[in-house]
Amino acid sequence: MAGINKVILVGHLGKDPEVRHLESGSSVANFTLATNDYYKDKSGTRVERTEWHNITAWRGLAEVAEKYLKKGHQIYVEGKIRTRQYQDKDNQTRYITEIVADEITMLGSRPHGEGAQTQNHQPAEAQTFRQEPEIDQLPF
Amino acid sequence: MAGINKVILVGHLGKDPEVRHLESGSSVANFTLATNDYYKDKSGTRVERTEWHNITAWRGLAEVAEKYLKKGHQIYVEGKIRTRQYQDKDNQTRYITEIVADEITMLGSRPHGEGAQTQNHQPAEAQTFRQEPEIDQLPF
Amino acid sequence: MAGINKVILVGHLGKDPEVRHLESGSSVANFTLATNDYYKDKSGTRVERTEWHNITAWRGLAEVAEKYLKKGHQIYVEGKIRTRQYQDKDNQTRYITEIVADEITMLGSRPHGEGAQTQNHQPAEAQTFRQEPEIDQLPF
Amino acid sequence: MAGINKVILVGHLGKDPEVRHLESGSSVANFTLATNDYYKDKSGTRVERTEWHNITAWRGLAEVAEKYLKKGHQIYVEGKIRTRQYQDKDNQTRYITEIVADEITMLGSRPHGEGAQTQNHQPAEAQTFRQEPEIDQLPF
DNA sequence: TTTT
DNA sequence: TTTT
Repeated sequence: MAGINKVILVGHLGKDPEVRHLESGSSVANFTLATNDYYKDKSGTRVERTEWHNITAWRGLAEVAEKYLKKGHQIYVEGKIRTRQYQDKDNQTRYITEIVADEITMLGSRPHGEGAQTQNHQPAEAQTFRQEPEIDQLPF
Repeated sequence: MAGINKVILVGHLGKDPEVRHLESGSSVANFTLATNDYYKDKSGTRVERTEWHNITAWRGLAEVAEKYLKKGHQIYVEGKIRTRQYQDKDNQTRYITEIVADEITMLGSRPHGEGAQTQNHQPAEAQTFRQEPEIDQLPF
Repeated sequence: MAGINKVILVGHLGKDPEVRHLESGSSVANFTLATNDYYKDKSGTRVERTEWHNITAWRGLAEVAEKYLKKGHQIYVEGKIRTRQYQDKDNQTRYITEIVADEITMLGSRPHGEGAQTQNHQPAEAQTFRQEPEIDQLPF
Repeated sequence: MAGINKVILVGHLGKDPEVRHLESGSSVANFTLATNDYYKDKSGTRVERTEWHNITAWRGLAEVAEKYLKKGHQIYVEGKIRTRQYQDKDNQTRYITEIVADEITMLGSRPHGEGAQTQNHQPAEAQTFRQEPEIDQLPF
């Protein structure tokens, strides 16, 4: 029975994306995204908590990430949770949970005054980018 | 700047929830949820992939989980991603990613014929349960 | 600047889908979906509210709807909100809001005992169906 | 059987919120939100489509809307779809579909250079606001 | 470890 | 018009 595995994030990139171009011809981009949460604890003190997410973007989205996304940008990411296992340097099995992006939208707008157009702001042509389904992603 | 950290899952419980009643008076339930995905690989073969999610439910949702949820049940879960670190038995820092549930809805319906009411089916009174915000969860 | 327009519904079909095969070769399916909500009013009385949604599914999803979906089935629908205007019989402009489906997943499972396999239950092969992007739906 | 009725929008306010303070003591804010979509039609021409949503925010969220939201701001809205019927001036039954907000997050950040702090930019303290459940909204 |  |  099929299920649903959907993640929706709005946050800021912790670093510029790292993009690798695989021998297969595919590209893959990795970056971290911070989502900030606020709450009051039992004493009424405002507590801030930052959650860091590992984002993975493939193919067309990887190229978009490489071209447009920079550290500090605020983006919307839609994707799915995927936990991979790998062997660490001591040959122990470890797990890492990543968000595989299906859609990325750049948020905010270009500031208008002096000091605008700095490195941390999105280009005017910012928009929504979706992963085009490829042969190994078709739902049937 | 605040962000969004939202997860939506539809899947089946891999085991009955384990519920602990803390000294503080809070309850917490843990269970795994499988979300199944299907796709065709490059050769056209249908490939199935199961993703396992660690679900954590607190307080009222923990009690609901204890009372109503059983291995095999299909549920809708809405929540947020949280990665915790802990020290393993070799005193190494390890990370675990969990989904903290904000809302759980039981899916499917009680079968009508003979053989109904078996252990893997939801009670007739199945419905949606939401986490009531408590003092340590208020957004301001 | 691009935006996000996303709807996630879990509910029951109010009627069998009506499917039209257009001269262009496209198919389109329409059906209604009920989502039920419960709350307690100020006097503590449990109040039930049903929201009816107009669902539209195009092309491959329309054919899936025609083949698999029946009145009473419980499904997950992901899509976008679209408000259309039309002229009513008095030539006045009217508006109708619909959910254009991008993904449909059949929920629940076939009951096992006697009385199973009745008209209102999903086929065993139930799964997730996604709209394949077509030329008039590409994001760029 | 309970259902899910969830809407997620990212867009810009079409006008300043209109806030009414009801005799009951409740407040309600109304505003429109534009979500922009882009696609290529069959001839490959880039087509832009703007969807306008009617947003309704109650109580604490209405006061937040009144205080912080202005025409042109980019926000994230999470809520539910609700279609109301009313009698128009010719005493005919009409329907209007609205999004009742459960959570609003202000997006973008204060621009840093000259010309910053203009009317269309969010305050530095921008954050996430959630509807606190009240007696007539509790899920049980 | 679920489900089909 | 669904479902419980």
